[in-house]
Amino acid sequence: MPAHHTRYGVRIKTFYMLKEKKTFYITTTLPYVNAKPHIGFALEIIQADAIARWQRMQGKEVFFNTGTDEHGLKIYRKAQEEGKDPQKYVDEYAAKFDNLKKALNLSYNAFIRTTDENHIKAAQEFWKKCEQAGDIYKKNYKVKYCVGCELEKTESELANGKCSVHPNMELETIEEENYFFKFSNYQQKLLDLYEKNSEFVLPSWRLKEIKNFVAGGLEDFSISRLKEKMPWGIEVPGDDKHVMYVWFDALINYVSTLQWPFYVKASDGKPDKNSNYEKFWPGMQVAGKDNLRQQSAMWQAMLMSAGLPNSTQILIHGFINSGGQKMSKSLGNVVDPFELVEKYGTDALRYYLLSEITPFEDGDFTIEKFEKRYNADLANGLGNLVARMANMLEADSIELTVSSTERGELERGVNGKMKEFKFNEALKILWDELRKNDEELSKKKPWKVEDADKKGEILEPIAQSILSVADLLQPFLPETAEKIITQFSMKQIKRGDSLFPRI
RNA sequence: AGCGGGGUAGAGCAGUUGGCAGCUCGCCAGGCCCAUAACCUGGAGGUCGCCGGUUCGAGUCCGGCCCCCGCAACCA
Repeated sequence: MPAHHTRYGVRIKTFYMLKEKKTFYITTTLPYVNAKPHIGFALEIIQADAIARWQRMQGKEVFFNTGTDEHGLKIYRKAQEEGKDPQKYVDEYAAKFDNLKKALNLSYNAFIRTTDENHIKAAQEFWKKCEQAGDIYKKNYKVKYCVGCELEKTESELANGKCSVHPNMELETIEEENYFFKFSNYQQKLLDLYEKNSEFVLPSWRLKEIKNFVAGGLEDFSISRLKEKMPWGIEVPGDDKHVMYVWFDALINYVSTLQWPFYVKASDGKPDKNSNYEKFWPGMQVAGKDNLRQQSAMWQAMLMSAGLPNSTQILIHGFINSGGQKMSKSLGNVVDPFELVEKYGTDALRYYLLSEITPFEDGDFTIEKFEKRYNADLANGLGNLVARMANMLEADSIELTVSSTERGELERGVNGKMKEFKFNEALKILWDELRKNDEELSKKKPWKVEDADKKGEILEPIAQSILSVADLLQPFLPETAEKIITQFSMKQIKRGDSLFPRI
């Protein structure tokens, strides 16, 4: 390659380094408020929280979004069942989800509800942009209808082509006029997007999956419902007979939470560089495997249509099973995150979900496994080591100089894993370090050493190591990390309450 | 049919670019006694789903087969 090309390459690189964003945006999907918070969502939001906290430690200004998805037929029905006004119903549920913030010690700074006034306006504006792009049109939409249930049925609700509740009745097909989104327009553009960004969707096999799906051809999807049948939605601009189908509206939260499209200065009509949208979009999304299509294909096509930049990356996690089986109410194996936190503590749950669950694959949760892990790693491991160290240091009034900046290799290891979102492996590195400290104590037996100075010489590097671990533990177990940091940063380290009592 | 994931010690799982098969729990033996009946050391236990190929060498790459799970479009 000619020399000037190389030089050009270097300049490009420098340019990008200078331009490297100082901000970082991450969002979860919005849980639908037709049920209580589920441990699967706890996994998603804890993963997102660990990433957000880690990014902050890297010096980034982070915008971390979550919220609730509140429109649609199921919620409308649920509210009716409970004899409540839909708005009142969703208000109650939104509060339940926002309670996760405290229960799971989450650091999100935005909680968007799809019934928020700003979101509604944003969704309507987004619709108009897609319409202007020529991607919205009206078409007949066929729905299967079970007279027995007096309800519309989707394919997945059917068994052998019949309603599973009324298998003896024929389903009726009814037709209504809906608005459709020209998903089919975006097949090639989506494939190009995937081609250009080899890590657009992680893990790689999920990217492969979505590529295959898109390459197989896209059908336009319905994005509205007749208001007279289902009024609980955002009104379609310019047509008061329709409301938006919940999916179309819900996805837009990722930008409406950043004040899109109200980021333009009134004075000169130019984008306000200090607006959240300008500062943070595009960003990263975390979603479950059931959301692969919606997030990495449908939403991306919608963004293209409306003329907004695509998301930067989509992380797809798996599901949590319970004893190898899907969690379901009928099996009675649904796990409630609030109960776990109340009984075992926030960091215990965070630790289990981040260390035991392989980030991209399905994981398993049982109380037995959870307690085993808790005792082995938190009580016997971290908790016991901190206690035995603090005890010795206090007993002999040994003063140490420990600093929280000497992390070196350990930090590089953890950061390497975090760049790949391998939370479990990052934690493994930290626990290997803790184990080394236990080994070291067994080998050097400081409790047998009489001389206080010599004892201090043995204990200081171990205390330093614990402090380093605690430092790096902040994104994962923020409360515990903080306790240890406070305890081990004192000149005279003192015994504290046990961090994780044995079960 | 197709697409995707998985099949590694009793259980649950790791195994980047091919190089003596690892981790946690459990089990057995020993040590220690500072600590949360904790911690440390050693040990038993595996034909890495099956067959074939490439290679000096394959859990790892290639081909074929078997079994389990998920998806299969409007399901938050």
